[in-house]
Amino acid sequence: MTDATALIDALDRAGYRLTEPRRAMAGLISDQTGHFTAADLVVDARTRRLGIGRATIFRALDLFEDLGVVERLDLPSGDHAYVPCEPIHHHHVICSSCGRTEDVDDPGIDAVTRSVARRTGFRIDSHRLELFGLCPACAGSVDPR
Amino acid sequence: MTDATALIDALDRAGYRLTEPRRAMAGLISDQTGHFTAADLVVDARTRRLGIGRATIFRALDLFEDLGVVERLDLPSGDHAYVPCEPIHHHHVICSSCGRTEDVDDPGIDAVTRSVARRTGFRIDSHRLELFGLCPACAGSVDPR
DNA sequence: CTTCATGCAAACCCTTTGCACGTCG
DNA sequence: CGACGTGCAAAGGGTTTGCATGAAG
Repeated sequence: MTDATALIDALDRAGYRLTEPRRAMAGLISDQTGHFTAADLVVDARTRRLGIGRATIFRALDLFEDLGVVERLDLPSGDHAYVPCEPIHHHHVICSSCGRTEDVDDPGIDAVTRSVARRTGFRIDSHRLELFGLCPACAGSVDPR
Repeated sequence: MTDATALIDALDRAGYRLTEPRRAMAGLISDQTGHFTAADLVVDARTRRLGIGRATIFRALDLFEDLGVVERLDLPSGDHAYVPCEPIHHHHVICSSCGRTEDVDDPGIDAVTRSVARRTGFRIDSHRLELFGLCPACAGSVDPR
């Protein structure tokens, strides 16, 4: 559950047209809890009879991803999922049970990349870190301690 | 360029049959430089007239992945690539230019996951870290300093 | 009005599956 | 010889594209 306004604003600021389908997409995305797939949105759109086609959904997701307000995750299963997020560099903690995600910054990861760079001679330009586990709620119901 | 024997041994140890197609796959994989896709292997197999079908290639990759001697990477492009590697937990440094990869262990990443766990309340079970950049050779030819 | 965005359906991957045949041990 | 593995072709699922129509600025 994020704010649809943030998504719409991002489009606006980047000079894209604020069309009805795009506003609807922003609404759909902001209603998602945790990560979601393109297929989820297709289903939701059709359930709500929004009249949005598959193609538009994929195109809008691409757009939001370019704008950095949505990020694509590669789940261990191989599926592609998306999460709404702030357009700054960060990482995600992903609940394997309910799919909830949380953004985290990375105070220590820079040290890791520097250390790897030193040891391998690579020039590290970017990195991806994804943390999988159970969110407090799911951990509580699974292992009640 | 890794060692085909390591791949074959892994199959053997796990009790899988050492068939001709699987030996050929081991050879194909060990001849790859850097990461490769299933499609790469399909092309190579057909170029060398090995008579190995697509299905077998996907099945063998799955198998090698289960055995931990090959790992699947999700490239920023969204493509799935594979790299041969040691069956222990580690991470990869990936050259964005030539695709060469190197395994690295992660002396500092544990601290990062612990810190994230503490801050978010998540129980972190696993993580994926991928580092992208330029290997020494490619960095040298691009930015000769 | 002109450009940009949409919907639809078809095209296009990549990957998996069903099944009869081959072969490893 | 019996279970396991293979090839083929077809099915499947997710994503992209072409094109005529429609809306945004």
